[in-house]
Amino acid sequence: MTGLRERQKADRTGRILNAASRLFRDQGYDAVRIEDIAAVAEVSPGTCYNYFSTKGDLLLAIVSMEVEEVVTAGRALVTAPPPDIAQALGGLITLYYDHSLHYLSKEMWRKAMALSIEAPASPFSQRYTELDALLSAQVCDLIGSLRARGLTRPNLDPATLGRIVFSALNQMFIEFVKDDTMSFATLHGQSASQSASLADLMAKPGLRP
Amino acid sequence: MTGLRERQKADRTGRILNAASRLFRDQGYDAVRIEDIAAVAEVSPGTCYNYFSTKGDLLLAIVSMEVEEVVTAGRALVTAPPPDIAQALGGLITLYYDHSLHYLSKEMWRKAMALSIEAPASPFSQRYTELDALLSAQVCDLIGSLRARGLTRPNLDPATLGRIVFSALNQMFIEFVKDDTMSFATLHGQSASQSASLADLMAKPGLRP
DNA sequence: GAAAAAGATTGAGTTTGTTCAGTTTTGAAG
DNA sequence: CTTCAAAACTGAACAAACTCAATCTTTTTC
Repeated sequence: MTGLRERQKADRTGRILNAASRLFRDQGYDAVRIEDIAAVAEVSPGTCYNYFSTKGDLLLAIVSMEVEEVVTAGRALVTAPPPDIAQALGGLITLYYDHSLHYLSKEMWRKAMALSIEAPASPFSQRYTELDALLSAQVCDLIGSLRARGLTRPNLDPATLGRIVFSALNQMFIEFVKDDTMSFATLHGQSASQSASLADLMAKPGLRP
Repeated sequence: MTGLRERQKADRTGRILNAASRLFRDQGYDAVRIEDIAAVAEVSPGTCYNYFSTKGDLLLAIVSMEVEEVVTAGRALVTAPPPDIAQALGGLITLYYDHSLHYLSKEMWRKAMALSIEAPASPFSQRYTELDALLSAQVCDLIGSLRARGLTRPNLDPATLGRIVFSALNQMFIEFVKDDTMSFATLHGQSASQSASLADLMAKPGLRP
């Protein structure tokens, strides 16, 4: 069964993740020192580095857990999409956005996105990139599903269009987290406008005047 | 006229930028210490901070100069676009991509993009974001120009579509710089595929079977 | 032209992420 | 139960970005 060593390992990992998660949210990523996390987790600074390669990788581990939840939530919507293209896209995008700031601050997102670009080879950076790919694939699936139901032009390529839609929603989210004064409402509004334009282009000719 | 103080200031700024630019490219951003840059620029480390708020901001100043050139080069193409949508988009995107790695390494791009997300308030980060907006506006202008010539559906919104196209090409470029093994050819291929799809959707109905 | 004010430069000092040699803990073997 | 090897923890030491009080240089004033 699970030996003591394994259990301690899991326990310590959990303590470090919890401590970091709370401290990052409360005090901000930069204000939190590894020493602080170690103290709350009742562990030495060195031990943090046995579990996470860098401070940034620890943040990416936390963010990745959140994104995993979003991926799970998205699956339900993709398997049973609304019959309108704009609604289907809008629904999925809204789901993504709404989940995003439930546990993570804008600052944490900024750092996480920055790290995934800056240090793409670190373990949890790779995980984060994988999850991004899953989200993108979900959008592709949704468009594929809509096409299969005859709701779109028959000759569009779901894989390519899905990536384009994902790029657009991702870029918008980046702009959202970059600007601390930008509201959720603004994000939704801009996104809805883009979704509408794309939905219009993808729509089966003849269904619209 | 220009006093001594002003001339010295300009001279020092130039020396620091040149030193940093060469060192970053030759040894990589992380391997270069502020002390090294200061030594080459014949200045003290503290002085570097009188001109640039952080090491990252210094990098963003260098990258911004490059992006400015790209914006300038793009203007010519937008004012006289090819008569085919896919060609017009492809041409502009190719121009952007080809310029990008002329003076800057992938590592420098990774760092610069990361910094523009992570520290959006720093002086040259704002400049970089402005330049990004200019590039995006250029794509909008191109689509507007194509629409004005009757090459697209008359009812599409150039501003929205332009942003979508820019998001897509930007996202692709991010993936390109994140992966050191990815070739220029792959980047071009993927981009061409997306351009073709979008051009197809934007095309005037009836011009294609 | 001298003196004072304003502006820049300097480099030693501080801070904090990260490393690693030494120690402790765990699990297996006799 | 004792012994041993492997794994994990520890915290003092290191490195490098950044700060700031003291110093020097340029400009202005009289």
